[in-house]
Amino acid sequence: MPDRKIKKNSRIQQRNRYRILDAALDVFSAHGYRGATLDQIAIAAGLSKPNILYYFSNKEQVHLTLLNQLMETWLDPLVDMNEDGDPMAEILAYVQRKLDMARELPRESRLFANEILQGAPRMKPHLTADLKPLFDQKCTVIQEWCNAGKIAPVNPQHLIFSIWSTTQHYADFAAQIDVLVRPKIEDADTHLRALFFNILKTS
Amino acid sequence: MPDRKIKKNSRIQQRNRYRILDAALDVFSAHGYRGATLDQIAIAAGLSKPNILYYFSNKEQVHLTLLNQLMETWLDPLVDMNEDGDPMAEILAYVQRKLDMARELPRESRLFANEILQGAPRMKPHLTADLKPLFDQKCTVIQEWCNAGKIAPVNPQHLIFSIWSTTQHYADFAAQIDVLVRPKIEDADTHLRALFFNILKTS
DNA sequence: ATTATCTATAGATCTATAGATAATGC
DNA sequence: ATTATCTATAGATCTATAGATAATGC
Repeated sequence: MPDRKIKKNSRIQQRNRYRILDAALDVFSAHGYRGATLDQIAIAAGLSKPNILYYFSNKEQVHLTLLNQLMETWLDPLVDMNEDGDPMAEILAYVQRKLDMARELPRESRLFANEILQGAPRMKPHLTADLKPLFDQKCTVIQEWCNAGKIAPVNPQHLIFSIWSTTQHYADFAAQIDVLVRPKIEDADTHLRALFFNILKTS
Repeated sequence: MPDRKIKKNSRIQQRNRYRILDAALDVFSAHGYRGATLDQIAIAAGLSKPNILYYFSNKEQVHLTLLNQLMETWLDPLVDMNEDGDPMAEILAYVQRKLDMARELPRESRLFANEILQGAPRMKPHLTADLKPLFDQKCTVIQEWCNAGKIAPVNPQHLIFSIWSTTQHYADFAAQIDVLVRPKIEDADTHLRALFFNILKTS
């Protein structure tokens, strides 16, 4: 079953595929895969339900397309952590990029969280093929920074998990934060910078 | 619609209600509310589907019962943070309790995460009524500890969010961690202790 | 007598397809 | 000619109920 049934890449094609994916991101990130319906996606996209299935062979393909697109974006900030840069600056900049991403792409963060939370049934292959090698490589870099005494001794794996969890929390648990903090919360940047600076600084 | 249709509290009643809730915790935490079906719950509980609805008036009541039970358990570790104790010790003990809980009750953590991630449609009243006052109270305590110079200056709200996110991450994102870290990961305790010790220590 | 369980099924919801019709681009 | 869209609906899945039957506790 091909991803799309159509050869031509007309402007309408492109615009409607984009619309559908944007609507689907809204719906899947808010309700999870099974909680989302084609009806909701169709209404959000301003198209009829069968028209969605003209562009994507089935519901799962819409979801998979979103996950595939997301994977690259999701890894970028970690890819950019440069082993030749200043270790402290590199890690803190990575924290900042992740936090910015949670702010700018909260739907993507929740789509990802929904998928992982439910056992990553569709994403596990991607995690193994793409995330795992990158994770291992960057863990090695951090370990070398530790060994060279450029940052304080730290478990690289747990450090990365702490960065992921603290930053993504602001997107994934927004419903809870909204209840607890009114009218608005600021300065997560300052807090997280200090949190990770203090565990990494030498002396 | 009453929570149950039966007056008597027979042993069978108690045992079957317990079984159903345990099975439902498995299913809801793994697939979310809409992703879970009464069929799956019935099979996991070893009962027929209509028999589930003999004990609970509908699917939502099963879910609500789980969330209500969870709320208290979930708040306990924070309740136990004592304003008259040693501030550093109190906060680090709280981190440890949350981490232990993520280890011992991963299904509960994922049930909660699923609910919040999808906008807390059923839990928002609880968050406002129960979590919010407790959160505010403990934030005040932490702020006073800061003001008295007993711990380093820190934003209490962000500190608590960091504790929640880092500890629950090990339960909620277990599917991802399993891919990245083999055969097993240890010492989250040491890492998180250091992470929060370093930002809180004075001088 | 009351409580507990089962089979059968109604009714709602959801995915996906069939097939007709309208719009677009050579 | 090909691409895009719609209405109608088949078929699957899921929640919930009806109504009969079995088990339990005075």
